[in-house]
Amino acid sequence: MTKKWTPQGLSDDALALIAGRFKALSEPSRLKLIIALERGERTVTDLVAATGLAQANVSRHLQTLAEAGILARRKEGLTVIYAIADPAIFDLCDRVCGDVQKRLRQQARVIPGG
Amino acid sequence: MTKKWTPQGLSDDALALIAGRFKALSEPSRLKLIIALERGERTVTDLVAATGLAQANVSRHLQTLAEAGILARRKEGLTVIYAIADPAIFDLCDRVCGDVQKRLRQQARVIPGG
DNA sequence: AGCATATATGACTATATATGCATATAAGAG
DNA sequence: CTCTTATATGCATATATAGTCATATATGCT
Repeated sequence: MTKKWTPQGLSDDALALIAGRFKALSEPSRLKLIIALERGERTVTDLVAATGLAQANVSRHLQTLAEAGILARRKEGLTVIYAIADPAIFDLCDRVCGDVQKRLRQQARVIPGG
Repeated sequence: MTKKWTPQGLSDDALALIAGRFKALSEPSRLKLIIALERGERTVTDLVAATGLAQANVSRHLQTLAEAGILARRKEGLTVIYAIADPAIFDLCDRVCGDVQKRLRQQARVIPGG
């Protein structure tokens, strides 16, 4: 055991994992992909069309999200089908979305002529 | 109006804001700072001691978190006091923390000799 | 085998950002 | 004004990562 604990009981490794999870959600392109998967599983080609991103780029982002445990990957013949691995991710996004809207309203109050 | 909408109704600007929020939480050092603030407001010096990070580094991370709306900043004489602006951030972290633990258990099953 | 389609990957560029060091700014004490 | 303390910031560097282009890999078809 080489674990080092913070005063609050989270090891550096655990913190890195949590941070990594957040990092996977920290790119607009990846959020687009997640949103495109909200109504069900999709092939890579579907996702390229849905997001307007380049195929290579989509492939990499999907890999990132799958490695983070956010997406599941299934191969069917020629195509690869991705799906949300844990729908709880949408609770996260909704929550952050609510916070962001709150913030936008505050800014609208500060800069009313926007 | 220059807004462009994704199929699901989130503008690129909105996506960027949500991604930015996640990005603020995507660094272990910043998570450490947030955790150190869980029991109440702290000065920068407190946070340097609590985290073991360099003072300049702490100062920058606090600025990042404050700009993201996660922390609040208050000046009192010589010292600057930071505090959690929205405690809902802990729900987020707890949720992700739970997901990570789930994942760790899965990995432990796959690599039992770890 | 040869050809077409779907996805992934290597190489590269551009950009972002975490960190450290030194120093600037701000505020109080003497 | 000088000195000290607390915090922020300019500069340099190292690393990470998003994006593009070309190509590799995998599968299916004829």
